[in-house]
Amino acid sequence: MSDGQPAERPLTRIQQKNRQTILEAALEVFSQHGFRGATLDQIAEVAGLSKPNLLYYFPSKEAMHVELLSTLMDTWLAPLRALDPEGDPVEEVMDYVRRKLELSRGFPRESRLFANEILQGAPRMVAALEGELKDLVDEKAAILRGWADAGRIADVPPHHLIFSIWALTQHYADFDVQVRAVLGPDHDPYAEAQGFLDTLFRKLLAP
Amino acid sequence: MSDGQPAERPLTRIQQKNRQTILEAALEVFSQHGFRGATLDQIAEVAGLSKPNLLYYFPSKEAMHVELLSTLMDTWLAPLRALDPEGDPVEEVMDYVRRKLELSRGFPRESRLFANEILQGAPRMVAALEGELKDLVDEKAAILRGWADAGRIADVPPHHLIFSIWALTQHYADFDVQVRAVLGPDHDPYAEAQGFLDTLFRKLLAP
DNA sequence: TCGTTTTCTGACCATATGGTCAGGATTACG
DNA sequence: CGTAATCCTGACCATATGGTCAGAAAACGA
Repeated sequence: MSDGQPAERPLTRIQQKNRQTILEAALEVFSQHGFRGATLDQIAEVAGLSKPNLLYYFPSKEAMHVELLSTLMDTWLAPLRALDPEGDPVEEVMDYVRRKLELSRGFPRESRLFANEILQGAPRMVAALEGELKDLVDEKAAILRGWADAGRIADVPPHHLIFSIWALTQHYADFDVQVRAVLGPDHDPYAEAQGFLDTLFRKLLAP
Repeated sequence: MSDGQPAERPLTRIQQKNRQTILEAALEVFSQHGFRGATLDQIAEVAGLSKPNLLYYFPSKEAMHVELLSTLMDTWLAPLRALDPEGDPVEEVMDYVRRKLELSRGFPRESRLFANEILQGAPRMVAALEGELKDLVDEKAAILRGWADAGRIADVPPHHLIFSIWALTQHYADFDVQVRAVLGPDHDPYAEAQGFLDTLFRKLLAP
């Protein structure tokens, strides 16, 4: 993601800090209200900076959103990238599930930001989805396919296996309110989810 | 959902038709842009009516949204309501999965409207979630628990089993863009999902 | 047909919102 | 220090948006 243009002068300490503060506030607000639902005033409020000051650091509201999404993409795909063709098939998948669930637990706002964007048809992301994402998934799906053909995991359609991992792990972050409303207090959704998903995927993958 | 107030005079033919047109347009727009992202002008445009005319039939933008959500709730819960304690355990659950997936396929906009609302913390729905929804889920979870205790299905936490059904079926509607982007053309996501989810849940539930 | 009720609209309003700008305050640094 | 660069702000602007209203146009009923 290095952009061209001449002489990118390095960020000053203040720039570094304020850009960070702003992105953090933007994440908070965007993930809660969506892009259109978020206002610069809200973000400024959360960041503790004035609105014109936000626009001193970012050319527009959209620029903040884009920056968040592109940074996010990497974090989000890292666990899948880590799927090792040399490792033990079932354990590799289980590791992926576990890491993905940890992301949901640790970064629910990021998960919701992403979900929001996809829900709205991903206007600012279709390209990335059809490019970077599809390539990575295809690559890993081929590995899964290989394992299935070798009888090392059950013969399930690899793309949908991956979708199921996304769906099940992200559900706990994206639908948090619903999950908690239904479970009531005195529950740790993520702890319970970990055990459940472990069972689910081991049963599914058992050859 | 009968509200009190005196003398509710029956809707005229025109009212019937126009309210329907408006709700249909509102669904289209809300499900695509979320509540705040949707504008009355857009809805009016889609409905083919003037903005003031929308407000002749509904007191406010919010009223349209509320009406959609409360109507939706019933449709959405119907399949779970149909889970029959007297039926064959595995087949009952599989029927639920199938019906839920059909809802996603047939009513993706409704699914996204709902998802949008939950994502934003369900400001207009927490009550329903903690009441109606929780009660229904608790009731059905008890049935599942009974089946598990009787060894008729595997011993999995019933609430999370239900969550997994929601997550997996709704994923195909809510994340449609992503699913299609990753699969590429020449795929019928729902057809493939049906087979995959069938396998997944049969394996999970096998005692 | 004619009066009454229902339906619909153009014009309008108040507020919210993304964004600009001229200039003041701070900081970096020779 | 002094000054140049960086940082920050109050005031302001144009547009978008939810909503109102007086009255015109249809539809209805006798």
